[in-house]
Amino acid sequence: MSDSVPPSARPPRRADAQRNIDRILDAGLRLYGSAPGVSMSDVAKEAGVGRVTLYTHFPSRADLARAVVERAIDDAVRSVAGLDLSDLPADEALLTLLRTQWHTLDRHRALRGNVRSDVDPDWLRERHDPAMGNLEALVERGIAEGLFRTDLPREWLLAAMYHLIHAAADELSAGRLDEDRAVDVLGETLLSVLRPSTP
Amino acid sequence: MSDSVPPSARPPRRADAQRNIDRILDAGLRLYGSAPGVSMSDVAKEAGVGRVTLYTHFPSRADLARAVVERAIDDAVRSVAGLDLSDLPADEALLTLLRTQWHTLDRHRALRGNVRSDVDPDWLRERHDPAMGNLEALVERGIAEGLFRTDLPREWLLAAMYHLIHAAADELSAGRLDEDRAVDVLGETLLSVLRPSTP
DNA sequence: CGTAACTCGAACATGCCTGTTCGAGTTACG
DNA sequence: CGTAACTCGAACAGGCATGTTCGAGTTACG
Repeated sequence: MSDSVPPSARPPRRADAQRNIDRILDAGLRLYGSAPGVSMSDVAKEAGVGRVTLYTHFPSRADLARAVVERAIDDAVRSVAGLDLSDLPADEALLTLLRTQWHTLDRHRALRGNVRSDVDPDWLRERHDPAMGNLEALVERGIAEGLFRTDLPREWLLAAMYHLIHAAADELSAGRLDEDRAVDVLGETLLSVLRPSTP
Repeated sequence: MSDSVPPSARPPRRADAQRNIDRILDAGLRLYGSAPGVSMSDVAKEAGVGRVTLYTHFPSRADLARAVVERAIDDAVRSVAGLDLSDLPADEALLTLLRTQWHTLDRHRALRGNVRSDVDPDWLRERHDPAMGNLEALVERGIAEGLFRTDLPREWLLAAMYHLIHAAADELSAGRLDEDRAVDVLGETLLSVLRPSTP
């Protein structure tokens, strides 16, 4: 059977073009994922590519932002694909997820904030980041298993977790916490928030 | 005794000028304290003042930013002056402080971030915000009283608290939490983080 | 190897932001 | 009431970001 191609089937891209696109998206993810106020020139420079080339592939700032978001989500899907957390109880699963994914979670959270002014909020909401979805599902499960508290709104628990993850990333990049310690400290803190107060 | 005036004693300001300065600082505090990327035009408009008038009183963006920070700190000093928390144990004192001051704490935290690119980091560090100092002192005291945990770095506990306060403010402004509920939820969460984990 | 795809510096138009100047009008205050 | 202080719109200059065009050079690929 033939691949069903979208209406306007374009000729395949040349290898060097594809390579540059990848570099641009990498650079965009790095910059958008860590600092606000990123300019097209910044991205081009970081990607080692001419500004004109950037505009060739991404006609506008908004196009680039959208592509970076989708790239981030693809990465997350690929990165989490290997994990199977369903065997572990929710609290242990959370720690496991955290150990490999907390940087990603933080980067995506920052990304979300930094592209806010460039993309349609509805579009952004539709693309629910699977990395974050995992975390949400885990909290849901933890509540169902009776391991996590029920006296606070679950939306709040989620929000608190995201902000604590961001806090850890901040402290790490400020040098007040080191890589190894950070995960443990963060994990311990998150569980303190999630666990029921008095049994 | 006569007031010791700084070297260049300038004639007193006229009442309308002072009124405009106040309006500008109010507006600046509101805007800088809640959103990044604030322009001089934004502040002027928010203050109900001409852009030229703004520049008359604050020759540069940096001058305005510094003035806003000092204004914020003055407000905090005045606002906390009434509170005497030394009678209460640290955890109750924290809840009391929170109840009246968490908005201020959040606004100042945001302010700090939003003026980062406009003022000298050293200058900013020197002006240690008393509102935040109070929180730090309280944590210190809670640890000394044995009410708060010692298994995590106190710098981390502080950072976590600030981010949780910000989380609550976010959720509030997003309409996912209402004013009354927010304080309780936040207080409960903060104490969950601070209290020693069950042995 | 030849052609189409691609890269990219230079230069331009546009727009927003920061500061500044001018000048005419308004307002506080002695 | 008169003068100095103050306000503020208009209009300017410089800077930086977004997009766009041109044209010459390089590179992939059949």
